[in-house]
Formats: sequence, C-alpha cells, structure tokens
Amino acid sequence: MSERRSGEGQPDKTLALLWRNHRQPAADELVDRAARKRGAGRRPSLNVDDVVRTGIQLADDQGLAAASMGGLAKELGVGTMTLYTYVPSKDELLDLMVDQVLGERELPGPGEARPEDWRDQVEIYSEQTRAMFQRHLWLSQVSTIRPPVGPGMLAGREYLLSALLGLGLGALETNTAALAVTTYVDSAASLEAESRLVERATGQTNDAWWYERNDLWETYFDVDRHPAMTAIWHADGYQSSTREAAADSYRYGLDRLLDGIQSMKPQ
Amino acid sequence: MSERRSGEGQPDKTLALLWRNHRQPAADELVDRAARKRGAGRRPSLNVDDVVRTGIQLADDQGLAAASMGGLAKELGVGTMTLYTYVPSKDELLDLMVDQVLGERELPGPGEARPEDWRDQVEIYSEQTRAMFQRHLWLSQVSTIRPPVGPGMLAGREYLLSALLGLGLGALETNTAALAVTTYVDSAASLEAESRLVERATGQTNDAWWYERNDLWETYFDVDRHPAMTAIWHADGYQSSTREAAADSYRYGLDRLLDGIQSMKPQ
DNA sequence: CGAATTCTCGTAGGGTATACGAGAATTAAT
DNA sequence: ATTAATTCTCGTATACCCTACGAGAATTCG
Repeated sequence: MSERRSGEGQPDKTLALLWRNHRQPAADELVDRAARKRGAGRRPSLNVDDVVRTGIQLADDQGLAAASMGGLAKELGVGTMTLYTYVPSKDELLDLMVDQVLGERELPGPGEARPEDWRDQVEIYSEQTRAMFQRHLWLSQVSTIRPPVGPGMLAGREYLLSALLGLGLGALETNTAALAVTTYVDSAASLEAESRLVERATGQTNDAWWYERNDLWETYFDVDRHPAMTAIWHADGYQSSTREAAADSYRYGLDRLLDGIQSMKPQ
Repeated sequence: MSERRSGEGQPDKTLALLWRNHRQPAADELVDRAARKRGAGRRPSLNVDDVVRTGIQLADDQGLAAASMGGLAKELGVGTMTLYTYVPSKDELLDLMVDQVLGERELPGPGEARPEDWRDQVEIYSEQTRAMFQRHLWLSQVSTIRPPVGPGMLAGREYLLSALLGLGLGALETNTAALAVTTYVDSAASLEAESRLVERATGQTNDAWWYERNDLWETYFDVDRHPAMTAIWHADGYQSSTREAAADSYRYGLDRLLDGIQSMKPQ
C-alpha cells in the first residue's frame, strides 16, 4: 500500500469530475468547465481528460512515481502549477486515473449477453480485473479503501452483484458474498501486479531473489522447529517457480471460494 | 501498497540481522557486532533492538511516516546518521520491524498444544494475524512481496502449513491451499487495518465519508444501468455500517474458502 | 603515550506537493 | 478603441524525505 489519498475537500466537486463524461442532465449546476458556455477569459490549453490520460500513460510506462505533478507537467509541456487548473490535487487526479482504468474492464452491462452459469460470469470479473492490474501495475500501489465513486467503480460492483444474484441467495448474503469475492480477487490481482512491479524495478526476478537467500536453509533454518515445511519440501510440495505457484494458488483459492459459496445455495 | 523495499545490497548481512537473536552456532563468521568480543573502539550507545523497537513504537503511535530516519534519531536522542551504524538502510530496518511483529503472533509451535480440528487451527492463524494488523496498522502500508525471511515470517508459514497438513491432501495441494489461505487472510486483515488507518488519519469515519457522497445517488446514479445494486438496495441488502459489512464478509469468505478446501479431502 | 579501532553525526544534494500572487490572454460592455 | 471582467498560466518558496561522504571523538591495546 500507499500513504496518501484522503482529505478531499469538496465531495461535490470530486463527484462532478468523476462523472464528467456521463452527464446526467440534472440540476442547474455547471458540471464541467469545459461544458460551460464559453465567455470571457483566456482559453484553456488542456482539458481534464488530457491530464488523466497522460497520468495513466506515464504511470504505465515509467511507474507511479513518474506521474508526479512535475513529471506530468513536463510531459504536457506546461508549468507544474498549470495542472491545478484542471484537477484540484494530486489525490483527486489519482482518483480520476483509477476510475478511468476500472471502467476499461469489459464487463457485460445489464441486458448484454453473458454466460449462463454464474461461475462463468464471476470468471469474467476475475479475468478482466487481473488483466487490468497487469496493464496498469501501478494500481497495486493505490489504496482502495475509499475508492473513487465513479462510473468505472460502480460498473464493476454492479456486474459482480448481478452475477451472484443468479445464485438465488438472499439480498444480504449476496452482498456479503460479493464483498468476499472482490476482496479475494482484487487482492490477489494486486499482489500479482506488485510482484511484477518489483521485478521490473529491481531488475531481478523473484526466483533470483529467493535464490540469493539460499544461505537461509543452510545457515539459519532449523529443521526441528519447522517440521511441516521440511515434510513438504521432502515430498516435493514446493514449486520451482514463484510465479507459477502464485498463479496456481490464485486459481485454487478462487475455485474453492466459489465452491463454498455455491454450497450455500438453498436446496 | 507501498513504494520502496527492494534493492538490498547483501542478502547475507540482511539474514544475519534478521536472525540475530536466534544464533545458530554456525560458521566462523561474526553474526552481530554486539556479540563480538569487545576490543578497542568507541562504545555503541544503542543496539539494533533499540532501533527496531523504537521504530515499531513510533509507527504504532504516530504512523509509518513518523518512523523516518530523522524522526527515529530524534526520539532516540542521537544524530540521524548514527542510526546507520546499526541498520544498513531504511528498507532493512523496515524488514526488521516487520519480522519482529510477525513473530509476536502467538502460534503454537511444533509439539505445543493446539486444537484438534484443522479449521480451529486455521482460525488461530486468522485471529492472530488480524490482531497483529490491528496492533500495528502501519503493516498495511508495507509490501509483502519480498517478505523479510526471518524467524517471525517462517514461524507463520510453518504453523499454517502444519494446520493444513492435518487435512490429508497431497504435499503440493497443501502448499497451494496454504498460499490461498494466507493471501485471503493477510489481504483482508491488511484492508481492515488500512481502513482504520485512514479513519485515524482523516479524523473521519468511513461511514461519514460515504454519507458525504450522498449526492451520488440523487445526482449521478442511474437506476437503469445498475439494476442489481438497486434490487439489493430495495431488499435491504446493504448494511448500515461499513465496518460491520467488512467484518461479516471476512468471516463469510473465510468460512466458504475453508468449506471449499475441506471438500477436496479425499473420501 | 601512540596506534588502531569503532562509533558519531553535520553537510549537501536531489526528490516530493502545493499556497500564493502577479501576469497574460480573451471577450463583453461602453 | 478603451476598459473591465474573467480565466488560465506558472515562478517562487517551504518543509519534508534518504543517505554518501568524511572529519572528529571515544576507547582500548601494545
């Protein structure tokens, strides 16, 4: 995890930005400056989407740290402070970046074609979410405790709930189950991404990292204190590749979790 | 998620520090400076444990950011650079802090009394891990992709594997299942801790945060695009308290995951 | 008493987000 | 054609972070 992301000043402003491209007619309030009837004043040289898009690209290509306000401004060819005309703060920009990529997942909307089996539907959520994390490794460094309440996040929750509703559990249990599934899927996908990120940042595979610590087994590992690990070792229970072990355990855990949920189905 | 933690220079040095209090007789190498036969030279005014303990305390009380090298030095009444006599870098200090608190979990060792049922044994792992995260909220901000390979981490893995071995699955499946369980338990516990951390840092409960965004439902939420959410809402499927919803989903998910694993038992 | 050893820590450098306020560009009104 | 109103632009300054380097202080051994 990460550190910041918290003290947003005006929720109204933030919501307006998040939903800027899904304009509900609503209200007499002016939602986006770009939409305002243009009157006096200097013309803007950018718009919010430019900033968000560039932020995502920079974070994808060079890591989240490269998507600093200074770095972004340089990339866009403007002064750092100019960005604050378009987004109120770095935190809110991050919210916008996150909701944007959450919305990129291709999840069938209401009324659109989808597999019959609820498990296959959950599978789509799982695969799309994993793919999203792989495309945008920096997501693993962003806290999701207070997620951007935008169209992308809502579409994800909607889809997963709709999939689980197919099981016929009660409303409350369906919601609880959906939370458990997102916790597992999102966390595992995040760990997977973080793993690649670390490999990229250090130029060292995780396997190589473990290999470097071989001393552990010879010098410090005490067989008597670790009989279970020793037993599994001798029974060839450890896979050679860290990556494969992680992928297998992800699959296995998701399948077992869904097994368990399925077994709660009335009848 | 967090940013750093990576390029440790010498794995040997790091391992020696991590295992400094579990001295294997081993080797002719001098493991800890404090253990060296004292000869000439100025006397140290601190030791590694002092630094680690103070780091944990500071992070507990005032957040991980307060456990900066500067902050720590001030707390200990020494110059910042003095700390580098005891730990090679901030990253390694963090490793030491993490392994220390991992080791605080009260998990029965080999030969010690434990519940009969394997599920009750996993329960202990789950509860001790959650309690650890609650005591040390900053853990949720530390990456565990390349964990400190010290006594605390190994004890945790050993215990969970020993619990799952009771099921009678094969070695490989036991290991895979253990990875899935730690992924779920550690991630959920981390999210729970992160949630409290954010509440503390912002002085605003998560419920209050959601309440502040009530506009969403009136202004932007489109019922036609979100039929599942709408249905669950009308069936009272949403709990009023974010915290309780999270706790319930944690319980539910863990129980279902263990159900699913249990069902793989041969026979 | 000198030499060897070890711990102590000031300085300097390159990074971060953003409050403030002056200046530039554009249009509407006179 | 001015002038006023409006809006965007962005330099500067502040207060943090980690740690390489190297000089100085403390201690013991010969």
